[in-house]
Amino acid sequence: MRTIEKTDEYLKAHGIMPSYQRIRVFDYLHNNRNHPTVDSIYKELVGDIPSLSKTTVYNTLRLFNEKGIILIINIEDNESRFDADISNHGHFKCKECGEIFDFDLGKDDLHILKLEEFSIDEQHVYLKGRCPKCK
Amino acid sequence: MRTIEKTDEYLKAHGIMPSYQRIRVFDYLHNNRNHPTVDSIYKELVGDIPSLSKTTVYNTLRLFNEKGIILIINIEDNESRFDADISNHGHFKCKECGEIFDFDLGKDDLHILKLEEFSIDEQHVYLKGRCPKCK
DNA sequence: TATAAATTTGTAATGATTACAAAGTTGTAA
DNA sequence: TTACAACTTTGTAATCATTACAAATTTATA
Ligand SMILES: [Mn+2]
Ligand SMILES: [Mn+2]
Ligand SMILES: [Zn+2]
Ligand SMILES: [Zn+2]
Repeated sequence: MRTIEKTDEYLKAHGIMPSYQRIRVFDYLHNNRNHPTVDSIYKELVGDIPSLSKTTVYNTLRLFNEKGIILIINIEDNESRFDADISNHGHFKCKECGEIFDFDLGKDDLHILKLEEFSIDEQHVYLKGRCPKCK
Repeated sequence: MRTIEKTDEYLKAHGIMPSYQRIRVFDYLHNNRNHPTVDSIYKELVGDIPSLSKTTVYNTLRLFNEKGIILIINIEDNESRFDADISNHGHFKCKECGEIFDFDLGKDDLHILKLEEFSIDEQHVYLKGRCPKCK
């Protein structure tokens, strides 16, 4: 479990003013690596922070993404998911149980010839199917 | 330009009753490889088919996807795009001009070790950045 | 032709996300 | 401390893509 003090420094180091709400949202993402939705983040935190607004969660997550400390996962077309693991990795979603699994990408995968002339900012690899338990 | 007769056969071969609307939607996708949205498909076709309903476009595209003759591209989180090219390829979206480019994936890319035990149905590779023109 | 099945259509509902402005908080300078 | 500006949070309303639904139309079958 990440401590408040550490998160405070981490946010500051990335140009983010560490308000209480922002710290709590980041800690939640840091401690829950199951790629939660806005709704699940909100529902979890509003128990502790009764005044919390869902708009704040949206604003905070957008800010975190702009500052580069979280990834937005759009493996599902009808809702975004969020990830404090900003390493270059892929996501697998099981169509049966809904769980989203991380997997490593080869070191310099996707060094596509045709894209020599393109400048690449983001890379997303999404797979869907059945996980070992559900298969 | 694909002829109506050919599309008619193609749809039948995939268990799809070739109604006039379905043929026109498929032909549009087959002839426009720029990954159009529901709205652009609808706006283009309703000029020719005044009775066309956007619901029909949605229904038709969902059916095509279920039958495996088109891909749904969710590179953008706020709208789906559609592709009659069902070969295994990746998509690059330019953040400047918005254009979506196709690119080849290595033959058996993404043969990830960790995923040996998983059964993979779909694979999506999305990149974002600047295209050569906009860079 | 008559009847059933499939398809299309228009409208209403859904639901995630965004816009917006008021309220609250924090930092700073006098 | 006080005053003011900047920043953050909050609640509500709007947006907008997509889906639900049932009536109307078309097509298939007997
Ligand atoms: Mn992840
Ligand atoms: Mn494509
Ligand atoms: Zn599963
Ligand atoms: Zn461009």
